[in-house]
Amino acid sequence: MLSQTAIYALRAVGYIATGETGRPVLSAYLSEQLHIPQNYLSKIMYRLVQAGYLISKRGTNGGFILAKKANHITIKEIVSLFMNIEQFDKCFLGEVKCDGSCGLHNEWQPIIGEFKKLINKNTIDKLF
Amino acid sequence: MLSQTAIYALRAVGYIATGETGRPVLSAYLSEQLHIPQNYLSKIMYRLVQAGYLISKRGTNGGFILAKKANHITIKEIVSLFMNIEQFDKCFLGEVKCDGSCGLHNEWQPIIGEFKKLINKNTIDKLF
DNA sequence: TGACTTCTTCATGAAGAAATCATATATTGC
DNA sequence: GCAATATATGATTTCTTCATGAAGAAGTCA
Repeated sequence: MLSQTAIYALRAVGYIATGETGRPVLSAYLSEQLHIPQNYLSKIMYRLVQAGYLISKRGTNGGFILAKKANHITIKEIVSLFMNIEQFDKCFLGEVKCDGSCGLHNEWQPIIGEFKKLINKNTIDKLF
Repeated sequence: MLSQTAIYALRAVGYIATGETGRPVLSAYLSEQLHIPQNYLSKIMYRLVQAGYLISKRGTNGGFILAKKANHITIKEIVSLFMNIEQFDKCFLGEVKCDGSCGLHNEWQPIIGEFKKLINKNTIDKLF
């Protein structure tokens, strides 16, 4: 349902949101704690900074901190940076526009609906 | 949630299950009707034959027919031929074994549970 | 200033899924 | 037997996602 990259991003942001250390979090530390390849994570972090969700501080005692309150950032916002979330509107057999004619429409819609609700209403402080 | 290949397979098998023509269904016909690349579909059909879900007849008036009754073939069976369905057991952030410690465990489990139920209980005659 | 730390960014590579091309093989109807 | 019809299958290409490596830019601290 979520791409590996989106999952990595959520883990990283979610971890920072726990505020465990009380200081900027190192990319290298996240990489080790969350089992994410370091160079790959680096790139993900950078995109999160560009999008305004994180602030980076370079140099000694640097690292990443949240740019907003954790309970003001939804999971959906983070996911949409790394995935095309329109794909969540497809019906069971991949039809973009399904008028209810497919046989499993009524079974599938509640499921995907709950999923969309989950990522839309939950904020990143709920992840861990 | 489902790979493109799994979706193609379901469409093909689902269409044959409707029994609209009453005769063996041509690969080329399926390709056109269901918008699936012909050569690619060919390979998918062959795997379905190998796995015992379809019977192929070559030559004039040939095509593909179901090897079993449509209501004896579950969606899950078809999907598992083309995807590793163990991935459906992962928790929201991709953890294979989640003991309930992740923050969204209780929200995610019902959703994935309903999905697994859907593909497990529905047979291919329900697809269209 | 200078050493050190940390993020930033480009360039590249690997793997798998999806799709295409070309050809071989089997069956039917005449 | 022959031509037409269909499936069977290997080789190859393309695309996307995931991942790696390394150099460069920027900030911190003594």
